[in-house]
Amino acid sequence: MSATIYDVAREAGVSMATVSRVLNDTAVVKEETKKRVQDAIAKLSYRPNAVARGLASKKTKTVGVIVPDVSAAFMAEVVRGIEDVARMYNYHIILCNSDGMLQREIDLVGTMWEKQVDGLVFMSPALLPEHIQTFEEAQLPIVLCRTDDPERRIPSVNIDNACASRDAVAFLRERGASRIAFIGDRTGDQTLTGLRREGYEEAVLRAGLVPVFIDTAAGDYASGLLAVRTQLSIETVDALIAANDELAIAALHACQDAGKRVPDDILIIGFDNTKLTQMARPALTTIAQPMYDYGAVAMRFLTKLLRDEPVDTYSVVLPHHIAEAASTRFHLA
Amino acid sequence: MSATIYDVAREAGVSMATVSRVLNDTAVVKEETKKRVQDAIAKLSYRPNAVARGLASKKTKTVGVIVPDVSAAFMAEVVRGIEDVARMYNYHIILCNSDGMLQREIDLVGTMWEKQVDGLVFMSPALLPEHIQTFEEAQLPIVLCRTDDPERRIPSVNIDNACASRDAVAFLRERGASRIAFIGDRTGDQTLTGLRREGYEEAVLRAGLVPVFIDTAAGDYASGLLAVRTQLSIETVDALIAANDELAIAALHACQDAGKRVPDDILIIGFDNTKLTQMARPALTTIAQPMYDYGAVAMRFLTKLLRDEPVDTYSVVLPHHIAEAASTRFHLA
DNA sequence: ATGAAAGCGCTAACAA
DNA sequence: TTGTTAGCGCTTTCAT
Repeated sequence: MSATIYDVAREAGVSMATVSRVLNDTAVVKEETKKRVQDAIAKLSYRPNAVARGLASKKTKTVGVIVPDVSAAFMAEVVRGIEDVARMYNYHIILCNSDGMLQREIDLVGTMWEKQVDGLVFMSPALLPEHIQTFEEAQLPIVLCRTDDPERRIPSVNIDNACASRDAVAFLRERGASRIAFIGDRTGDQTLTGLRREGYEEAVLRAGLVPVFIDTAAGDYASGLLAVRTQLSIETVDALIAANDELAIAALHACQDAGKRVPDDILIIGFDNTKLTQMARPALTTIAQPMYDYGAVAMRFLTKLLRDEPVDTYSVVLPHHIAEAASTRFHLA
Repeated sequence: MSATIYDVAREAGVSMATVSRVLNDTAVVKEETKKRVQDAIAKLSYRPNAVARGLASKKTKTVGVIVPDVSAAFMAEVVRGIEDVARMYNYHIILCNSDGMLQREIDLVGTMWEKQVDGLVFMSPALLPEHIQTFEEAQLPIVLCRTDDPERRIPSVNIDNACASRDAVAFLRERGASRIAFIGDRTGDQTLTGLRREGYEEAVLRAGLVPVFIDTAAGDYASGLLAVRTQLSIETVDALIAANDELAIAALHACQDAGKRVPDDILIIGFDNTKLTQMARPALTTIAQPMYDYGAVAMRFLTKLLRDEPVDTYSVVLPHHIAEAASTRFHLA
């Protein structure tokens, strides 16, 4: 059995309250007594029990993080951002994967409540009324991350996806493209891909061009490869915007396999700026999102909520930009 | 304020002990009373407070997971495996990044103890005496994951890295390679890359060939690209084994940039089998490691320790195999 | 089959 | 500046 605050008190010849005071620096303690207490702590190699502390103080210094799937490159980076900021503010994170399944998400919010987390960072491809209701019942400070709440009821951190797509269309038109297609899934990533698709469609129509949609079964490489191969007459298109980088690489390879040269015959632009883009040949132009910052900003936001610091807005919009690489650049050296 | 076990007891007209019994199924309760209790629970939408439970039972149903960096593709996949199995056994995970820094790792084990985690899954590029000492002091069930303990003092889950490298050398020789180089870093991933390098060197020497080492500053793409460009006279080599997939892709691109064709002029083989390998052109042959299983097996192992189930061995060795793709295959269709 | 009561290790009034 | 004393919400003997 290891030492308790009581043992330390006895060893130092003071009351447990005093020990608690030097531990938490919650009241002034005479230098000399403080020294005695610290010596006792060292001697017994005492460490406070966070569970007992949590029960007594009703604060666990732990936040829940619910993501669809950490093993996705994007998510992993976001989680890293969350954890870094959490540590900075002395929090730990309990990480849960929901696979984007509503019931699991709901259950998780419940078990996170049971664990008495101080708050929650929540990521999901689409926000439903059920989510909102669950959040309200949970009575927990929650920050949405890369999860759009159209009605802005829950604090959130996002980029402007539709705008990003419009920028991509403009970018491609500047480079001479006039038949621009969009490749993305209509199932899994609903809202997110939806916003990107909307921006694309709007920009294309406004330019007097014809939208071309390539629908994939999911957002991964294999789905992308299949969709481009089966749905696209490559001759009819001179540029491609993908809903994420993995799909962009799939499109790139499908085009190359069909004998098309990128960027000479067709321009390709991805979404997210994961590491993958640099590892493609040609390297992929992509709409860069601040992945790490997504997490970092969301967690920072949450700490503000937890400390009742003032927040200027309930929906943070992060900047995006187009990171240009070879896949949209003619005349390489 | 939400309901406590006491409220439920009053509502059901029983004692809190009885409520606890139906909650935990820890003793027989008459069907009728059980029903009353369950109704009361539903009516008050009562949820047990896990912190109080943890304090009373000394079990938190939480395990700590310490990894160098979740944002690395490999780690993220492992973490996913850990979390899946943890959930299966009703555990949650507290995730921490150490960046492989010893002091941080030591501190983390300490704070995980404070959080009263029931156990720990630990990953680190190299295991030092300080680690062992920390683990012993912590008095926690610990399972090492992809972390070699040469003296087998701590339960661990690994593959046979040296053997895998030997297999790779044999594989390349079968395909006619006779000047095989190894590319990896000598700094960060010490032990792990070290084992892989040893296996390579041993196999090459035994075959009467000359080892060629390309040392990188780190294990990432940029370091790999630089190292191959500056250190390798590509003419002198007809095959390359990389310490990980990212380095393999870097090598691939460096070779291509130098006008060499893969696999025609030079064979390349990676290590780990991350998603990257499929997204390279040509697709990369790689030494496949069961990334997800790494985590899953380690966590399963830990649950056995936590439930005092018998374990047949303290060091699990997972199988590896060579996943062949275009980068070592001549005469593509 | 059920209840009473004593902790688990700490924080936080309230006194002194 | 320090000590005393209640809890926090639960599990777990020990009785009944």
